[in-house]
Amino acid sequence: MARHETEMLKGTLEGVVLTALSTTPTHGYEIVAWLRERGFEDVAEGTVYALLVRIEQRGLVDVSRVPSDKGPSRKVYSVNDLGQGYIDEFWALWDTLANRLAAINRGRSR
Amino acid sequence: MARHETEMLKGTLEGVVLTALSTTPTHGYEIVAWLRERGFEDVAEGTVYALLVRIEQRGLVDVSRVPSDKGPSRKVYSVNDLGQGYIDEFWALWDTLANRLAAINRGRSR
DNA sequence: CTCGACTATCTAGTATTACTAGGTAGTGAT
DNA sequence: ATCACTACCTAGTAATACTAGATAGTCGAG
Repeated sequence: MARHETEMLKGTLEGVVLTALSTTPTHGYEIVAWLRERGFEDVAEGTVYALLVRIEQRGLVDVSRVPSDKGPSRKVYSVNDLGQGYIDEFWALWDTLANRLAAINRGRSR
Repeated sequence: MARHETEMLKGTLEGVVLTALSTTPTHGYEIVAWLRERGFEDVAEGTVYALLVRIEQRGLVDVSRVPSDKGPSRKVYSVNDLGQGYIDEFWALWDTLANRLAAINRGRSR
């Protein structure tokens, strides 16, 4: 991935993944597929798994093991109340940042 | 600053500062003030100076020393062709990311 | 039966960027 | 002389995404 894109992604991927999980609790492998469908084609698998460990350790999600008939057992994540609070905060922050950037973009010389 | 905000800022601050410099070449101290006026109240001075060193080393800006009548001499940065290319790329990337996020935000359960 | 493809998770080490928490210096007013 | 403001710079830390793998289960092709 382009270096810029990778840096720009920092701090947003967590909010995006939590938002996905809040709609439909699911597991890492599925999340990677979900991300790829939404334009995040180059997000590394390792990044997602590390992120899931992080949000679990922070207590933003609940976890359960679910057997799969196609491979190793799945670790299904669902967002709890703390996680939902984080999601709301995330989108408020994103909104603020996006508005600031939009204002600067409008003002730039082209 | 909130940890989230700090992470979300990564990768965008460079584009924002370069965009500012492309409109009006200026020096670090002024850029900090310019950022504060546009909502980036908590960006640390040290962050901006480090960023300026970085973009200079990458050859995105040209630099000249200008004496000040109020303090030490100023280091004035202006964006060159390479830097302008970076800016265009930056805003294209930002646009893509913002659109992806907007789509996800529209779809989330509230 | 073995090999590859797909499903599924995890880890160690690296790069980048913003932060904290200072230091250094010039100018002018009290 | 000390303080405020202007102006620049640095060393060390934290957070997050990356590369580049390892590990394992299931199933179909050969």
